[in-house]
Amino acid sequence: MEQLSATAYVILGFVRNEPRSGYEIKAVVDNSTRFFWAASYGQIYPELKRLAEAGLIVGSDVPTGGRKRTVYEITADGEEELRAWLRQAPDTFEMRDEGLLKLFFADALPREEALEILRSMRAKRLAVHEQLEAIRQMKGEIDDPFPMIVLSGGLEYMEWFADWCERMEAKLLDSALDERSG
Amino acid sequence: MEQLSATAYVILGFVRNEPRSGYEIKAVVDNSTRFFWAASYGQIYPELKRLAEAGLIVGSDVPTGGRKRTVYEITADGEEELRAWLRQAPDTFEMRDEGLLKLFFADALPREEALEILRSMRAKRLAVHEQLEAIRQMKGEIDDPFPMIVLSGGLEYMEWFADWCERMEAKLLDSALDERSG
DNA sequence: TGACGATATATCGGTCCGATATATAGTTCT
DNA sequence: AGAACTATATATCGGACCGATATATCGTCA
Repeated sequence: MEQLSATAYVILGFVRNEPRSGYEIKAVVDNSTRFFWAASYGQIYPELKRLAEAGLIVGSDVPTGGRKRTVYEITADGEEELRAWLRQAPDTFEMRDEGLLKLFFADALPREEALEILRSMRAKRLAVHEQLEAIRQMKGEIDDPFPMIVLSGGLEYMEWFADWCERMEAKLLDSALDERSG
Repeated sequence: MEQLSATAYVILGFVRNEPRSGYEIKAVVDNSTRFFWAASYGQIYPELKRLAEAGLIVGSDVPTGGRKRTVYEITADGEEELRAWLRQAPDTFEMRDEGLLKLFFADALPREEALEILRSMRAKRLAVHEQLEAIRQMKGEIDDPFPMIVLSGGLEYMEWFADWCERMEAKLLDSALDERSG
């Protein structure tokens, strides 16, 4: 069996403790791992078929009235595959931050407009912080501590980033004053 | 003119002050914005042609001996397009972190192996920190302060993240002890 | 009854990455 | 001098991934 895609492991992880449909997997991803690992329908549905064919999950038809519905459960092979992946040192670690990119090129703008980039970035981080806080409120007490650890990491990350934006804005204001008076 | 791709603005930003070839653009991206915005040859070369056709950059053939070489410069239209983009509030802000994903599902592993994920993540952050530090050493004093601000943000981010990994490892160790003694 | 939103699956266009192919130029080792 | 290797330079392909859209059924609420 060749290498599975990253999305495959997201699916394995989310069907491990309870059977879920593709739609439910997408929903739970959007409410938990989305901030550091997203997944779209365009990946999920084909991947479910591949995983079922490989015997790592099994699907059962559970229609709701006249609406088709297939929920998937993990198999013993799937559990083993998931654990083997978890044991390998994590590799992918990427960011894609348009704000930092604009800040990088901000010398092309008048200084006051460059500061505006930092203010936008800070506002965005605070908005994400609120979203994460809302998710934290929703979650009750669970025995698995890891999702909550990751979530609180996201919250702390947004706090750090918002604070950094604030400090950099102040720093640029200071250096602008220095130039005029010095 | 329809919307330009994000890569288009990376190119505009990097040919703004000095003419560069596609190869040079790739190299300078890899040594500066790669950590929050990457670009590959598969994007750069087609995008250079589109931008030249749209009149936002101009290419000139500057062969090195018998080796073909085209360097591009920004036009007045290109400068205007770049500034207009810089003035819009940044949108894209994504992460893709396999370590956090594995940590999220780490309940599927024995506790000791789960801690190993945090140790790997911390080691990776420290390694990136060293890379960024090396880049900082290379850069001399320049009058444009923004690339250095972004770079120092990256350094601080790696420090925060490595520290967080360390704290979470300690926290998990503590709670494991509590369970055994409590 | 009709409008609306949630559930459920499928697919398409486009962006982007990583790898590879080709060719030339310069450097280093023997 | 020749071989091997690395750097410069451009082009392209497969695959992963996202966002949007299409289709259809269900429940709810006015």
